[in-house]
Amino acid sequence: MPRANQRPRLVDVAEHAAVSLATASRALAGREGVSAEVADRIRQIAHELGYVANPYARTLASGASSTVGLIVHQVDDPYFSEIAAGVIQLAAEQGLLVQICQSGRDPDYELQQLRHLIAQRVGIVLISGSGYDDPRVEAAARAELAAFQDHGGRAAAIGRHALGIDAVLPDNEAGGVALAQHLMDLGHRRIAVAAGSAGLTTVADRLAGVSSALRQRGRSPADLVVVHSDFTRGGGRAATEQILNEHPDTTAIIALNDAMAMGVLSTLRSRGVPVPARMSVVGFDDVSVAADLAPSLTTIRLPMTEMGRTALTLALKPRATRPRRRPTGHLLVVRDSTGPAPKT
Amino acid sequence: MPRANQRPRLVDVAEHAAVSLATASRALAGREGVSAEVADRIRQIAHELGYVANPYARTLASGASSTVGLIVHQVDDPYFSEIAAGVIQLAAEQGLLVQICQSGRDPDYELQQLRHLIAQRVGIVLISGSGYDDPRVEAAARAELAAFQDHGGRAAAIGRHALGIDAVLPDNEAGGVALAQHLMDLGHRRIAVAAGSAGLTTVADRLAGVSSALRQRGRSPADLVVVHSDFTRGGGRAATEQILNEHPDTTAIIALNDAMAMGVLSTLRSRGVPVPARMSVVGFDDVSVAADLAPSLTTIRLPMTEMGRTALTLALKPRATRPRRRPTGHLLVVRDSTGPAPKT
DNA sequence: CTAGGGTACGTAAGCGCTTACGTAAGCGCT
DNA sequence: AGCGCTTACGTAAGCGCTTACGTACCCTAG
Repeated sequence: MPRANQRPRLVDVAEHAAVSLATASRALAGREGVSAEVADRIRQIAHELGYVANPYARTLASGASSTVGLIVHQVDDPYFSEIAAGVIQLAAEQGLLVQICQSGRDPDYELQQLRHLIAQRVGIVLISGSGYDDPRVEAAARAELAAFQDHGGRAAAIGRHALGIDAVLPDNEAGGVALAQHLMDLGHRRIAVAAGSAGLTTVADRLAGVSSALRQRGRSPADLVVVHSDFTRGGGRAATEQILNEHPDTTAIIALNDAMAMGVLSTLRSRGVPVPARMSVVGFDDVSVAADLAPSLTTIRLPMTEMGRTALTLALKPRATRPRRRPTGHLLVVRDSTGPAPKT
Repeated sequence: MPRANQRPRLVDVAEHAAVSLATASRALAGREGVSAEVADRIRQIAHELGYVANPYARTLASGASSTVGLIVHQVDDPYFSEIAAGVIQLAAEQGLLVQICQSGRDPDYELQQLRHLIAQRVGIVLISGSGYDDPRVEAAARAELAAFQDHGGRAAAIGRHALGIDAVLPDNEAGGVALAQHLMDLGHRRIAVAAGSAGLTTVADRLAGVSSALRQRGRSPADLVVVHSDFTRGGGRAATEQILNEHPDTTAIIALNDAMAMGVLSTLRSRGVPVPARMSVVGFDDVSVAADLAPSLTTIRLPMTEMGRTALTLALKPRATRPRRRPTGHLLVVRDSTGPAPKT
């Protein structure tokens, strides 16, 4: 008999069906050892009663949590919110719950969040955002994740490697190459890079691509102006100020993500520098607003939402002997923020 | 003795401290009935062992879940991601976990998500986004939330009323008034509204503000062109096409949120309509990209992140006899997308 | 000196599930 | 008939906590 005004429990279902607790549990879990008719009756009754298993009791008893913890740098950064959207979509389809944490781009805080998530006994950890150059932090995260997986947890990374877990990885270097080639094709010779924090592997990878493209065309990467700031609009603005002041002959700016590119565009506009007439600008990621900026942004498209889904898909599969790596496609999307280098 | 390679349990702490389970539990919960020295020793040992309570066991035993469920329309819509950022921030400070769900702006699916969250025994439900005009759906949600609160759950809404729960509410109508007045002050007489879905209370409220401002100035709201679409960039684009085609004499467009405003600006640009020279555009919300658009967007600022925090704060307080309502400030932010009405 | 009342702690009964193990019935086989 | 095997189910022991209740002790008042 369900208690007055309380959610029904498994015993209530079992009593209604006149079976034992164990049989009810088996039937609802779809495990075998229950005849088809009895199983159907139990499911039917559970449905009528509006029975939904208490996940706390279930997890405590079985030891297998069905919630996924997602770590992002900032939820209100479009790059991450699109990833989160993908994860949440697929999780909803699978009946999983997503717990989300922000690391605020701080490696130590991120580590703390990771530990917290694991201590909260989530079943799956998904970690997004760039890796850090700091070997201490990376090793600690790696160790934490290894222990977590050894206890039966599953983990996957989005856009970061070197964590010893499955990962979905965009080809940041190839993207950098594509951007630099595009600008060189347009005749640009004085190219500056508005880069995120120097300690991020994503920055290093994208930058490496740009440099290698220059080298391929017989140009010295040493000529490249690189200004480090951070992966935000504010960072893009700061970097642009510096580029404009210290390297006034620059004709193209490569922002290493779209957030920075937005800051770059905004500063150029307020400084009265026409884009792309006097300055070409490119970004990276193709967040959904990129197409609606003025001018619309030439950038590298990454399938963020799909990356989120893929990461969860990987984590849902049984662990492989060695970490899997799923590359993601990328695509140069040419829009209105790039044009031929101005004649001087 | 902690089991090899396993997380320590409360018994492990208790054994190390040579006290009973109950005492250890009391000490760590900071409840009384434990002498100061013993409590300190227990806390010390727990810390050394890296003990973190198993939330599943805790919740099962105490019946009080410490996870908060957040329902948004879309996480990758900046309005919602900024709210989510606020909620997640405060939750992290309070040691709470946030489970996030997307309703996809579908009232029925939203209701389903709400039920799911409650069935998952979250302790707090936060529901954001506009209410719906559909009384059936609203009543169902209201009933669900009432039952949830009667069982000890806490709930709060962000930007929607009529749910019988605490709410933080921007003054949508006053915002609409401010926008319309601003445009009339600039001499605009042919104003069109790019509105979200007709079934949303937010749309109705903001629209009511616009109409009432017209009335205050002795103008007939009947003259107002209102095009319904949806609260997305695509919706803004569609609405703009329609306005341009059917009402070519329009000199100002009020988009009822910033996402739509972005679509409006993008369409005007591709149609070659200069903003604000031939058309003024305003939005609503002041999402963080609004300042970086070209032209930068005149809009009503809502403190989304703070709204998220406030909602959680409300939910953390004990339930009041009647639902509380926290108004939020709003502010007309004038930027470059509005200017004097063109002389004809 | 004892009754009464705190204080500090221990004991044990759950919370609502899962699951290892036990058991009874039915089957085919020798 | 007796054996073993499978199938379908029940019994009960936890999972790791919280908390009502019990108990030993000390302090004070009468």
